[in-house]
Amino acid sequence: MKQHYQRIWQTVQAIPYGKIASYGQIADLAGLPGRARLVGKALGFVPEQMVVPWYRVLRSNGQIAFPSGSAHSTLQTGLLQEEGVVVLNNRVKLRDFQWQPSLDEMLFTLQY
DNA sequence: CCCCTGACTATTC
DNA sequence: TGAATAGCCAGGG
Repeated sequence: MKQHYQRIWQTVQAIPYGKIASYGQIADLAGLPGRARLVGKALGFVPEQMVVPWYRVLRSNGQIAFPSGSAHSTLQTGLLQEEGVVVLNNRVKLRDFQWQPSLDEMLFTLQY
């Protein structure tokens, strides 16, 4: 379990600047297929010192997981837009911004 | 063991 | 697009 969190944080760190990934996508890359919800949970427990771009993780349809207008959603939107990611109505166009990991990027996430 | 709660998803209409 | 619906799975009571 805690080992899983480590893998998840590490995988999220592999998302490139200006790109986004879905919870399920991160779960798959972290070797935890079917555990998208666990990814969300892990992101809620990121250690303070560790820098993890949690805001680059969205739902499978491109929506921000937090309710539109909430403080979290607003913060996430701001951080994404700083990186050039366009956010409209609490949602991002996956076709334009979803991360498509190359083979070596995927292999990298396999490191323990 | 049962029940409930999520930073979730795929499917269907 | 949006909304309802069924699964899903780790954690905690």
